[in-house]
Amino acid sequence: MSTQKPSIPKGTRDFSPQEMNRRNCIFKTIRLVFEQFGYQPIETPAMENLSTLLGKYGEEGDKLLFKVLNSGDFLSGVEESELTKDNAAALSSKVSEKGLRYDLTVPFARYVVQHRNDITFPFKRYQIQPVWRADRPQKGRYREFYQCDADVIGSDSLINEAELLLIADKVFGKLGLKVIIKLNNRKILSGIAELIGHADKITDITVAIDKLDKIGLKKVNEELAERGLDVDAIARLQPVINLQGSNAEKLSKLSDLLRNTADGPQGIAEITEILVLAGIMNISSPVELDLTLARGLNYYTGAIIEVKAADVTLGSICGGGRYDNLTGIFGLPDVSGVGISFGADRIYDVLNELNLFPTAARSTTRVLFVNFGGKEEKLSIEMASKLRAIGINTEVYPDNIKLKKQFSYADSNQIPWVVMIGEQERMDSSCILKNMTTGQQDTMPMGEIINHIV
RNA sequence: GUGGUUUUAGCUCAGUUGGUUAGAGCGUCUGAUUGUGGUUCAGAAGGUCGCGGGUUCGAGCCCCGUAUCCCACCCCA
Repeated sequence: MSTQKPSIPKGTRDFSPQEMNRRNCIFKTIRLVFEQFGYQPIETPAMENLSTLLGKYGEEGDKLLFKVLNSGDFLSGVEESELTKDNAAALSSKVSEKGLRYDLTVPFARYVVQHRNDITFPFKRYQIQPVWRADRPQKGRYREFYQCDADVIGSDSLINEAELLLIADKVFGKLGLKVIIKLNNRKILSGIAELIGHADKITDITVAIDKLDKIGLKKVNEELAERGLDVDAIARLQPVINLQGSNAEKLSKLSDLLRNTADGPQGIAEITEILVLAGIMNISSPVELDLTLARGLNYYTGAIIEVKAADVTLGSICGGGRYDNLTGIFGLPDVSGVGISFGADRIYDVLNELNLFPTAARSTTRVLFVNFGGKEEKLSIEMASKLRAIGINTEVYPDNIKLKKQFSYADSNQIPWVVMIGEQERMDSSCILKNMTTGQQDTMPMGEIINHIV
């Protein structure tokens, strides 16, 4: 029998107990904050029908979908003449009708429409599940990763936007991570595109402007030209790209520039209102108006939100925005939603890089009972149950083997207390409690243990 | 999808112009200590050098292919 080298697919990862403890700490923090604001949990299947997913993320997104091959004879109904290289795209729709979810927002929209009669609007839901993208992995980019989404659907109020900013602020506050919250609005971007006479090129414009930090003004302008903008339009874009100052200053200048555009003034009014509400909510992270922010342009229609770690460059760790009519494509028009998504894996990477993980990175066991076998083992099991009953995580070593091995186990799992009940101790109803940090050990009545380890 | 890069013990990595039997640290295991871990000391186990082919008297090292890791682009959490 030939042995096989064990491996996992590209871009996926195993998580060790230590990593899981840390990851759970992130999930727990996010879940707690979501619940604090009244969001309710749902889950959706890892697989959706491809028809649900295709066409929702643009052409690029479709390519990044993991498709699931039909079970059984997946080639039935496929003509031999269709099995050609350049027919791959058309062929894939015939041999695959399911795909792994690409994000949590589209499945949520599908969920809302499908269960509309059971939902009370506005519906505030949260969802913490993995998503899959057939992307090429690199720093901070995985093919399987967790998103933690909170969305409100069925409410136009800007309070929701502000509340989501507060949620982000609270989550990162609890994690001890300094962040910058960036805010933009699709309507302002539309206004800008209209202003320079290229309303049709809003995507090209924003994609190019988005790189300002990275490649600089000169290259951005070159890219704009490559994307088909004339010299005049690029010239008229400069005042917008170069916009400086505080949020209020930027908004004031923008409001002047975009005065005569269709969407601009509305976008400015929305951002202004969100900032006012955010102010009332005492958000402690800086909230910056950033016109270069162009996330998820495919479906955002109002606010666009992004959160970046202040001390590390690692893409965005949280993003979101307002999407009008996302459910329209599934047959429920005129329902507006706004949501935010935390990238748990990137948050992990950032916390790890900054050494911000708290002490929780160890076994949660507080007490280990040494196993001496026989009557002593039985007694240890009983005592362990009593400790667990009062909320102390307790293990009994499963095998009666040499003490060296059992103490090593406690040591490498960083279990702080070890209890020994051997023959001697059993005889006089005592036990030995050892503090693994100091090395000190004392003989005491069994009932005394609790007083020492709490 | 495009470009670059990595791969040698469980882990992190050395390995000279191509030359006998491929090394270190950490970890693991055994013993010093048959009822005591973390420190110390003595010892041991552990390798198809990613995989497949080629050049050569001879390949961990050179050539070709392939997988994989990581990095950048595109795009994104």
